[in-house]
Amino acid sequence: MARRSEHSHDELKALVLQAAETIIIEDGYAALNLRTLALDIGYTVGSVYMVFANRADLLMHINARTLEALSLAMAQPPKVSGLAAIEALALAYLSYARQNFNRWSMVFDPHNVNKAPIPVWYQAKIDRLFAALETQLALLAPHTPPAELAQAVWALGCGIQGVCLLSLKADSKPAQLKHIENTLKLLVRNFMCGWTTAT
Amino acid sequence: MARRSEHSHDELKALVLQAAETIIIEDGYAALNLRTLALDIGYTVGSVYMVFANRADLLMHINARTLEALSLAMAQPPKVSGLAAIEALALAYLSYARQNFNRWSMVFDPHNVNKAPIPVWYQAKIDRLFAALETQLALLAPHTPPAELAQAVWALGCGIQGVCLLSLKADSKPAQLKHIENTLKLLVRNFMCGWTTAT
DNA sequence: ACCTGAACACCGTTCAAGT
DNA sequence: ACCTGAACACCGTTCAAGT
Repeated sequence: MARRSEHSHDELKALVLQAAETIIIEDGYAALNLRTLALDIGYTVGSVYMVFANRADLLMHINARTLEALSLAMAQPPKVSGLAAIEALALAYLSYARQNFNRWSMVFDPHNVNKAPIPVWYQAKIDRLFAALETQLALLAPHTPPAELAQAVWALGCGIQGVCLLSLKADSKPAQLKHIENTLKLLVRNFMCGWTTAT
Repeated sequence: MARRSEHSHDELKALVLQAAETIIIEDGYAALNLRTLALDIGYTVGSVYMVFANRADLLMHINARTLEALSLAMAQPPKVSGLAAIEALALAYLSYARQNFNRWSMVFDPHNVNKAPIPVWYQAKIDRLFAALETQLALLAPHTPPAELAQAVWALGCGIQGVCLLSLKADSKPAQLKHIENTLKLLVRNFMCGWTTAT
């Protein structure tokens, strides 16, 4: 057997990643089957293990790309400033989450816990997720100590994540979108009102 | 084969539920194996299907009990009032989540989507989850229209859920607990400050 | 060195066959 | 009617054997 090497190690890795992403986007990661995945790109199961340690490793790399895309979606230069800029970031987060629910929701899936320790390069991407939020909060309260700022960003960021997840899980129909957006804005506005008052 | 009926239908159901819960609490729902589960209670796999439609159905019933326990954990009569009472509810939520992470985190697991429509009795338990929060918010702003109140409760409740999930997933070591509690209080305090100002 | 194909261990679900 | 045990279809992972 053993077909001629038509792809380099990195090319094969990219092929697997791309094919896996497509399956996950369409049917969720529970539908990701390594046999079918390999067939999709013209290889067999064993080859997947040449480029990824196992299924969990592959999923983590998918998550890394999602975190990247999510950060990028919030990194667009804001057309507004102050509170409006932060609301815009939250809405951008929701927008990405809604349009990419399957790949987005698996990032913080509690079930999806790799037994292996989280690599630093992956942790860095998580840490950067709310970077745009941090920039905007810092603009509103320039003299906040870094630790305090980071805590506020984390609290607000997690809050946004919570509203998006539970709301989209409950009902992701387009008709409900306006209501979810309003809920999200309510969270942001109230939080920011309190925070700017305190600092 | 066919052993004598030692348990009624409802008794068997309770046995399965109890055994499943124990496994999930200890090792998470990914570790829930129907064969092992059945052996634990002295039956075989087939018998599980006499009392539950399938694995997803069983998990939903576990979730129902978790939602019940979670509601109860927040239903304790508050020793304080106003903002402090709402902070106490958030901390009670965190406390339950931390001490029952495996069974708690699977309730809103996005992966855990049953293809079957959610039964009304189950949806009712979700709707009741933030009931204690609603009571306290209503006390603070008695003249808020019901729809507006419900939206604020949902926004804050989801926010609390988000902070708990992401923080506990990141680091659930006891040393971090104080910091998570502070983050949670920050979210609640800021939100409430904004909300009581607006209403 | 790269890749296959088969094997292994495991799992959810079904159901004919027992009592 | 209740329950078993085996079968079915499926899956992640490994690895000897091919080129």
